[in-house]
Amino acid sequence: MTLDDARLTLQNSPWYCQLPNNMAEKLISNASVMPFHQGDVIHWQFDDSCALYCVLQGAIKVSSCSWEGKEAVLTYLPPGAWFGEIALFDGQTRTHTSQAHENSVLLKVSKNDVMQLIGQHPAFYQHMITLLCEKVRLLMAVVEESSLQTLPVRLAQRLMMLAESFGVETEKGVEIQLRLPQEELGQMLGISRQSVNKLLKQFEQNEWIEVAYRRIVLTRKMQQAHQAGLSKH
Amino acid sequence: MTLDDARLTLQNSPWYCQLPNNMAEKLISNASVMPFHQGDVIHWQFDDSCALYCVLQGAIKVSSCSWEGKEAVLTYLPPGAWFGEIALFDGQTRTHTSQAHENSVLLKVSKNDVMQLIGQHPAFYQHMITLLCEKVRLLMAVVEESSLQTLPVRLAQRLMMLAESFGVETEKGVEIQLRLPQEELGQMLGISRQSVNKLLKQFEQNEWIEVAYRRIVLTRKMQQAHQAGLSKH
DNA sequence: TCCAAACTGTCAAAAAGTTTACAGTTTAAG
DNA sequence: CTTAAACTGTAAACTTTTTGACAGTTTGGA
Repeated sequence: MTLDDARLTLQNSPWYCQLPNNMAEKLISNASVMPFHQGDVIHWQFDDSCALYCVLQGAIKVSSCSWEGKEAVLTYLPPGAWFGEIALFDGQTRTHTSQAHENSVLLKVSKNDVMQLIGQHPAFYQHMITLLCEKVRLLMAVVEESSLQTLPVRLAQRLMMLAESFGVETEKGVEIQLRLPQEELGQMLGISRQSVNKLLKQFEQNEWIEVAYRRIVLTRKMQQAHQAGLSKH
Repeated sequence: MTLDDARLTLQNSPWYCQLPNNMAEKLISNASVMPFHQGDVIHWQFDDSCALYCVLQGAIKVSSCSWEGKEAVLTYLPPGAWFGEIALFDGQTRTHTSQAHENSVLLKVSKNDVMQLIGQHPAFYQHMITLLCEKVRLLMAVVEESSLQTLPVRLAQRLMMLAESFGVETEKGVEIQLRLPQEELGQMLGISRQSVNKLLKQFEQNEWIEVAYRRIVLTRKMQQAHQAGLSKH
């Protein structure tokens, strides 16, 4: 994949598209396109930071580990998502490990390039703030959900979120095109695989979803239920 | 309380103290000092935003409600803490309700003043980003904890956090000087009051804490245990 | 100084979630 | 085409947490 291919892909990144042309071009002019194989680690939690990234292809798993070795998955980033800006700006180490969840391609912008762009166009700060605000709101939603909602609701909301990122329309509904074993769904919610399995079975009986090996399709019924509020099941 | 009193209090705000003198002065030159009574709401979740605040005295409770009326407390802000910057920058509505948890005094900086300051000193962006990054890291820590740690650990960590903000040294240890009913501790962790009560009793038996009506003292033993890692209990 | 409101302590029953265990299914890779 | 690795399905025993219930304690005003 070349930088020109990247330019095309970036047309699907809402944040990138909102940048004024001169900044957008400047931001990526020195960037490098980096392919990763499934399972490759882009950086570990607590690594020193050196770059801002954008997902061009594939999916990036963002996770962290407890001291005892238990893993928590924060999210999966789809093409068009930018990440790495926090450590870049506060000078501290990376908050999470990020890993290629399938064969993926990233765009890497060095800290230097970002700082130069800011030097020339202080207005670029405003755009970085937009990016940060999005993250804050997302995290707040997760925190709120996890203390206010029941498990079935939380799982349903997560599936909807994943569908936003990785969903593709099919005859049956929206298919989440992402390797999504029940174990990892559990790691997103902090619950056991068996609990996920039981809940998915319930959803399936309600005809909210159709489950296939490693993949899930959200039916139209699910989307309607989501609109109407998911209090009962 | 006058603006000059505020200037004094602000010397305890780490973020404010890091501002260059000219920006610091400019930021608050047009600000207003606003007293609130216990229980007064500063703004509701989903309100339109219009200002950045700093706590000068008292404590501000930051919370949100589920559709069913269940309340979740995100945090209590101590003197020196700034808040309200997210809605200010992304133009969306408030993420949480904030309420005076006791009689409190706030410093209110209008959106206009912030924007003017930025216009004159684009470098001020950098400082706002610092503030945002702190919030992101804090939220990430909460999310991670809630899916990786057991309840006793999560409660202990929260108590340590509250001690950072509201702790005062006494002969027995650090007293959290904040109205802190078990119900509200539960609302911070998304668990029931009874569970909090049981855990606090256990901590008390371990001599990690001493519980009084609405108040908690963390013993030195607790602080040592915290240093050593809280895996066992 | 007394009362109502707010808060704590405790318990038993019920619900929810975890763990352990194992058999079956699907997939990718040689 | 075969096989190992990854994943799903399920169930019983167990632990944790919630719920509902009620008695007791502390506090802050009238």
